[in-house]
Amino acid sequence: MDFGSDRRATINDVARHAGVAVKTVSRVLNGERAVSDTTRTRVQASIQALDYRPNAAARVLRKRVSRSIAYVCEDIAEPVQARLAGAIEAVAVEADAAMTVSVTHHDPAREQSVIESLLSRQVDGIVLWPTGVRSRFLERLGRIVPVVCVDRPIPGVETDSVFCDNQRGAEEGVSALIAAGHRRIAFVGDLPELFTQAERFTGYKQSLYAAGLAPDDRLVFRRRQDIPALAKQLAYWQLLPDPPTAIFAASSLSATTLVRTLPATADLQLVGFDDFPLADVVRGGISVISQEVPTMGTAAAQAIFRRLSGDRTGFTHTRVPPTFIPRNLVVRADRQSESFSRR
Amino acid sequence: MDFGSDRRATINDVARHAGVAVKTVSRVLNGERAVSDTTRTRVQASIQALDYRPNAAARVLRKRVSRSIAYVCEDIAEPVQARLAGAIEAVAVEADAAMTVSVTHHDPAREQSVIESLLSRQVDGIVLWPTGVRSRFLERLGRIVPVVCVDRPIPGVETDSVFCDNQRGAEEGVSALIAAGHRRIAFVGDLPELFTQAERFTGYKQSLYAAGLAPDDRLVFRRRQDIPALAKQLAYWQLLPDPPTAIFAASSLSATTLVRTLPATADLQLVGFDDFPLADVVRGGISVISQEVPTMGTAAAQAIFRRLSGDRTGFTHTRVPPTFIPRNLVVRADRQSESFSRR
DNA sequence: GTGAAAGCGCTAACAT
DNA sequence: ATGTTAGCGCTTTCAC
Repeated sequence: MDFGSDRRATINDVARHAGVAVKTVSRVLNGERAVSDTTRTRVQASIQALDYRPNAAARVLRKRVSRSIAYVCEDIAEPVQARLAGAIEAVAVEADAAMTVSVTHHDPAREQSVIESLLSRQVDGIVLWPTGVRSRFLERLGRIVPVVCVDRPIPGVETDSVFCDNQRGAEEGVSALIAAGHRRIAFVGDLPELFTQAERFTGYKQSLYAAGLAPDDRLVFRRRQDIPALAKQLAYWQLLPDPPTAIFAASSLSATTLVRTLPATADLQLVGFDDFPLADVVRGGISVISQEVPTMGTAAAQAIFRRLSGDRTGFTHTRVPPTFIPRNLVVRADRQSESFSRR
Repeated sequence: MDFGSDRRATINDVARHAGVAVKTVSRVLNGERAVSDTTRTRVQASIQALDYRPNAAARVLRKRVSRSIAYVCEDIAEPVQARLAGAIEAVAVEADAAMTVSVTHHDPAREQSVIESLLSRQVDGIVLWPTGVRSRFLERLGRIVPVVCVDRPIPGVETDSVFCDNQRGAEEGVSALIAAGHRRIAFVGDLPELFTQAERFTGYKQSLYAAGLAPDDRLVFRRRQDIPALAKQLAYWQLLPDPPTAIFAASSLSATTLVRTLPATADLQLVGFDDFPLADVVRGGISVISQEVPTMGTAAAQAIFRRLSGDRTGFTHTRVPPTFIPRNLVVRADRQSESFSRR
């Protein structure tokens, strides 16, 4: 075991081997046209013979671009963030660039430190899934390197962005429940201060409003949740004179926790935001609003490369509409005893 | 928008600003001790004042190490591979290194091309989830840079490795079924030529053998699978004079496809290899053998850094035992009509 | 179409 | 404890 102990060939070695100047080798490497076919062939043969690989560090030092983009997210093990990584990587390799992945674990301090490290490494751009905490550092970041925010913005800081159209998605899901005859629809979500949660809640209320249904604060649960907390909430709902017949779960965590909490026989229709594995199976199939993750990742990475190719126009804000996947959503005649307006 | 147009400060600027030589700044940057406290403080102040960030490219060019490791996998969106990425990244940041992620999509040609690109970028080591196809290139790779294989080896090539103990895991799962009174246990797996599948099948047979149960080829299904194919196989099994009462699914894909295929009422006990979301819920809870992904990722990344810190001893081969998670595994008295040996 | 020389920003080697 | 010089491997500039 003796990694690279035999000094790797440099451009000088290739030039000597081919009997040309280094600049000529450089021209071949970079596909510049001002090289005769014979020279080019000879140089390429020498490259082969010496197993030469250009030293990216030297090239970066000289050209000041690294052909590498960074993806900074909260948790690469989380399915949506992992799939986004796949889409970004695909665009990167296509552009002959590398993708580094850094993880913040929702920690603003770590967010700053990993980004500092990336800047030191001369990354050409950053796809950022922000922690959602503003800072002087993040305010200036966009001046140093192209930044595209995904999932949510940096509060108070404008960057290029690619978000899911959360409100529209939620509207679609809740409207489907209304169309299926539900009039009492509960909302289960995460902390209200989260950007995506706020948008989805707005969509929920908007759909109720459009259908002429009165919102009811008692049907809204927006807290960090676990099975005991949800069990308690469900028990409370059952005691209401007019209990909910359906629940809109504003995150896949909410939806899966509900699945684990609800008795198998509970007569409650579920719609969830974000698809999740086996959503097609549990409780006879749960309808979901599914984010178009590949589309979002591709758009985010392309936004970076657009900036790199010199585009200095204003910020672009892309909203990717999610897809509603109906599953086991049957119209329930018994729930339509009262007439009400429907979209 | 004008990324970094104002030339970024260099070590020269800092030296001038602090009134010292560049080498002194370099010493402060690298934490060398041979600097007086007063100079150090002054240099650090200048670094702050100029918002100086060392240029990693120049450093890499000079020091010949990049403090970056590569994770090359088949599909970063796949849960196990994504979680492994998280564990590797954690070790990397701890070592002040970056992690790049490259994806092969099971394509040996792409595997080679992404690795070539990484070598050009001077990565210090590679954690490789191989496509499983041998090549001259991969044979030589270990001579150029430290390589740790995860999940499976490069056929015919020895490297450091961190694998799941597939056989032992399968034995544990099948033994649990036997202990619960099952005598007719079917095997559902992916293509037999896959390394992990072969090991898990060995474990399955070994458990049957140890319990004195006769293996039955009719109960073995090892093919690329979908719902129609599995439905056909299940129908066939039901027609046997002695149909299986349990199934060992050798991958989470097999297990989830079975869940989608089996009628809800089917009286078949399932044990799966690899945990999967909602395995605790579907069919009353499915027992699984769960890989210790964080342990594996940490071990793999550490193996790289061990090599980087100069360890040139022989290859290490780490087998991480998976954990059996019993769920809803009841001993079925009616299945114990015949006596048989049990471990 | 090709080449020589300078220099990107840093650190190793060798002063002092 | 601090400084000077050379050079890592490449591309840029400018010659020819």
